[in-house]
Amino acid sequence: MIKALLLHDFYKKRNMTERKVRVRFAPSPTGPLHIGGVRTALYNYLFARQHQGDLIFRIEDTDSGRFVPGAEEYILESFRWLGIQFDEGVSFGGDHGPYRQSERREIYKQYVKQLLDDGKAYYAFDTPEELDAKRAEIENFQYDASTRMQMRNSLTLSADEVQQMIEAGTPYVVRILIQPGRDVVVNDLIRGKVCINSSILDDKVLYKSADQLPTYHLANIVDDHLMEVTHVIRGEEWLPSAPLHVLLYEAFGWSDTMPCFAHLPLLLKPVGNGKLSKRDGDKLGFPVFPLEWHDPKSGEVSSGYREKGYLPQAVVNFLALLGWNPGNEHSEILSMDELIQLFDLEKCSRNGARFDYVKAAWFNHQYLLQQPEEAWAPAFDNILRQNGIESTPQREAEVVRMMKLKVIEYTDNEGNKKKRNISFVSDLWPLTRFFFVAPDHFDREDKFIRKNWNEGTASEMTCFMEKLQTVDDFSAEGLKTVIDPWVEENGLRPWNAWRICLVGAGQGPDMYELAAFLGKEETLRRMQFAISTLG
RNA sequence: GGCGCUUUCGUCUAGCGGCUAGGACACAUGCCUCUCACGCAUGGAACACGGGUUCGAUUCCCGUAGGCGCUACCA
Repeated sequence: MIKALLLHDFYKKRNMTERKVRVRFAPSPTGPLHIGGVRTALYNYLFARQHQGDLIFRIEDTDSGRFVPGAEEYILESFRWLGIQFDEGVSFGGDHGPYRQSERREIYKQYVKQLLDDGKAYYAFDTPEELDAKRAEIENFQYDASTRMQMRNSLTLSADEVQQMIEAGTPYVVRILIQPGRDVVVNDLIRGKVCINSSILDDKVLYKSADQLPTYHLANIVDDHLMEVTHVIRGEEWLPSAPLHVLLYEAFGWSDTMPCFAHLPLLLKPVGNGKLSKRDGDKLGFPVFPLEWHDPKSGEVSSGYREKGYLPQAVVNFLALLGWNPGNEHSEILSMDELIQLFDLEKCSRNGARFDYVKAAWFNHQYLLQQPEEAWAPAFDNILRQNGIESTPQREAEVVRMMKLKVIEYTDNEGNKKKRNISFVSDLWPLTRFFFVAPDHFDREDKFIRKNWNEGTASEMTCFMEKLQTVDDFSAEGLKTVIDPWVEENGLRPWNAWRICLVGAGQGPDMYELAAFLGKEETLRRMQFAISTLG
């Protein structure tokens, strides 16, 4: 135990003090960037910044069959929006390129050859059909020490035969030769010492015949080594293959500079079992991608945080706290700079985190309220346009100012009415309609109207209109100075009825503010309409 | 099935042998108030189970059960 701790410290220290911290985010361009990937990238970014290190953007496109056009650009655009900056890599330049694995074929070939020459790997000629047959024949078949001698590979074939087959262009893969019966230790910054016996590992394919490219495992190790990566921060799904990676570093003779590993817990579905998937977003009405994604093949559109009205700071803040926490003494509202300062891999939790989109909305609410009204105007303007309203930025900012602390009611997927803070600018329209459109009918069954409009109300409002006619300064302040004393004097409480006139319902901002916004003419017009309609 | 990781309020989590088990979201109530709210205050709510180790376990160890992941010529 003590030894393990010391070893742990040793690796950590070596990589933190003797070498410049270099980390990477290396997605495959197979589609839009999943929100879990965004968090992984964020943690890499925070770690790099905290240690004055470098963050590398590498594209792992060794599966030519799954390449999706536009995915790379989408990923880059996502990080631009989120404010996660890279120091080198695809589109950023740097001295360790090329950074796209499909452009590094020659490099990998050289290293595959090294492994082959050293007897650390071997050729295998088994066809997919033969492998399937074997899998059918042997339950839980695994290509390893117990089975490899029954297969067609350079361990069972003569050197001449192998030579001939290769020259004849027979398709082959290269497999790592795993020596069974030894414990492989992975030192993980989050999970401590993880120990696995090599006997359960299989002879993983390192080089594929299908597309003449290495597999992830080989490319990853070669690139991390060549790019001088010091810390590998990635999702937990890689933990089972980490021992293979350790063995590969060993096989290459790179154990001395092997990076530290940190395997992050996964993001889980908000409800039910399993990890967060694209479907959950569709089902529960929240995005699982940073940006809206238009699938080039199916034409399907997946919603994005940006388009839903989330602020990038809110997404970053929310995501940072999903699986990591700086402790009790800190507020949960943290800027990027604060996150960089506080981030600590060893404070990452080890268990999967359910994705709580209600809390995500709360974070957005917080950041939205921090913004000046003017910042809402462009998004709000869009909404008004969609509803056929022409306005001006000043008027919109004014509405936003008045509405900033209001809520909306929404219907969730089970059909329940729920209340929610204004979390998105787009939620504003149902609440602000009356600023721009006069009420054209009144719901007599409405509780608020029933309670606040009775026989005497019409004449009271008529009287109130006469008083309003006399107000010269129709600003909120001007109205207040004239109306407040008048109301006091006559013992009136006209606000709720007045609200019905101007809004048509029991909602909205302060009445003086609203009246001032509408102006004297419109205010009186709406009152006249209400009086004649409700009687 | 095999292997690995994991288990504190509904959710995200703090806790690193001795605490009335803390915070945040959500929920409920109250205050505020010209409405809906915001804000503020208060409240309900958790150590999966069973064995050890120990004077003492939420905390350390071992089992059981649950959850998650991996088990491809995908990454």
